[in-house]
Amino acid sequence: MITLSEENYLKCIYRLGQDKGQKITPTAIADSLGNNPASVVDMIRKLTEKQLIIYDKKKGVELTAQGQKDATLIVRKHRLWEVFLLEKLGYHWDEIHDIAEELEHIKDDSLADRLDKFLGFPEYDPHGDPIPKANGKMPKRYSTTLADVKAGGFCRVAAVKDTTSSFLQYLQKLDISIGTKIQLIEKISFDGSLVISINGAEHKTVSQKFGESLLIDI
Amino acid sequence: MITLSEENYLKCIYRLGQDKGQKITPTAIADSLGNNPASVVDMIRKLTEKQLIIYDKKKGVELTAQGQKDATLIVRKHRLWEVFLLEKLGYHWDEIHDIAEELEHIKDDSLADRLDKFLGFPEYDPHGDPIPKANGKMPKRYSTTLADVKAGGFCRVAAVKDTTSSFLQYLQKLDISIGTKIQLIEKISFDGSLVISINGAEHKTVSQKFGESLLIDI
DNA sequence: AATAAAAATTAGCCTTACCTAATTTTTATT
DNA sequence: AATAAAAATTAGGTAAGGCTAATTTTTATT
Ligand SMILES: [Mn+2]
Ligand SMILES: [Mn+2]
Ligand SMILES: [Mn+2]
Ligand SMILES: [Mn+2]
Repeated sequence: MITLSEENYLKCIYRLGQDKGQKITPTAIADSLGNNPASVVDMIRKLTEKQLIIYDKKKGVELTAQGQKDATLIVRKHRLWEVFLLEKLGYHWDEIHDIAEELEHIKDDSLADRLDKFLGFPEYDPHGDPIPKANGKMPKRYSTTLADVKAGGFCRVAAVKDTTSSFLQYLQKLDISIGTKIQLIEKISFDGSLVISINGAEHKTVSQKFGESLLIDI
Repeated sequence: MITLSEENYLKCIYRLGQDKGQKITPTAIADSLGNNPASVVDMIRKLTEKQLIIYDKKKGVELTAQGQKDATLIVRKHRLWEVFLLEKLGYHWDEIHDIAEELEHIKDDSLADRLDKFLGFPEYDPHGDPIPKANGKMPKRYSTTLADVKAGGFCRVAAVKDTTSSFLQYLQKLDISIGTKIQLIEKISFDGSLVISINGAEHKTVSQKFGESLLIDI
């Protein structure tokens, strides 16, 4: 049996693994979970014993096939529950993540598949993140950010890279959601600020950090 | 903050309190949860400190007003989730209890009310147990059992007193569910066995234990 | 009232999952 | 290569929530 903490570590390692090429170190995991590196070292030992990860000083932490499978299922459940909370229970964008953080740990062999069917097999969660399929396959994940768009270019908001309440509430205030059309008017070379037009409305300026947190489809 | 274990103890004490007149002792709680009485004594200390229960050697364990409120909310969530699992995800009668046992602990202020609304404010869970209302009120709970019916009498199955898979699967085999009409043909005085007719079908014999596990409406 | 049985409590121990502080190892920088 | 800084690890500790075994208290039975 896999515990709730072990599941959270697996999910964290899985997420860190998305930034390809980056080695997953104990400190990276500690930072990501807000835990102490010493605690991470303890858990690395446990997950290694359970054969869910392999830890090599040179290569860092890597998920085994089983670890990958377990992590993917947790992510699948997390994202499906987010769709449920938003679409069926009427929660807002910025309220669902924390609840899904708990729901993702509910254990039942057929739960994810039943939920998936009930929701109509959604491909993306409300933040635009791809929902792993029952077979482990994953819909395309967007990687271009608003900051990558060249001046004058148009794009469509595909996903958010940051799911904090503060970012999501800011987006709401700016009237931006998944699917919104944005034109990048100008890049300020001084600090990377971006002048944009949201759905053709008047020009607004946002920070570089903002631009890098918004994933888009060109 | 109230922990998962504390919640399970509160719910257990709440349930034991339904059998009115019965004093709630550490051993009763231990038996009900499958824990050791020593562990129960530890938890009684913790819940007393948190002012969720009062323990008096003479009167046994009793919920405080706050304890009662907390326990009722857990029961409300448990039963609402059971309705969701059965009606929306298509689980069977005997599969939902264990999953709801986990779901009942998901913490969010508006979750129970949103789920209640989404499900159409159901009054009873799939086992016929009343779902506490948002205001704490409780629909009528059935207390007469099939074993209390007099020979020749008709009744309607209102709830199950036992939610074990073995009982629920047996009911399924007998084609009995909530709402089924039963006529009690005869009581065998030797061992309390009951001869019944289910929905007017041919006579069948069930045990006294069976009769005492089925709550009915006359 | 004396005794036996049952219930409750205490003492001491275990595991999980965290922590801080100290130490060792690795990586960068001069 | 020497040194400083950063990262990783070890050592030792805590709180929650269990356990068993021993002891004390309460309740029943003679
Ligand atoms: Mn989680
Ligand atoms: Mn999401
Ligand atoms: Mn529970
Ligand atoms: Mn039920």
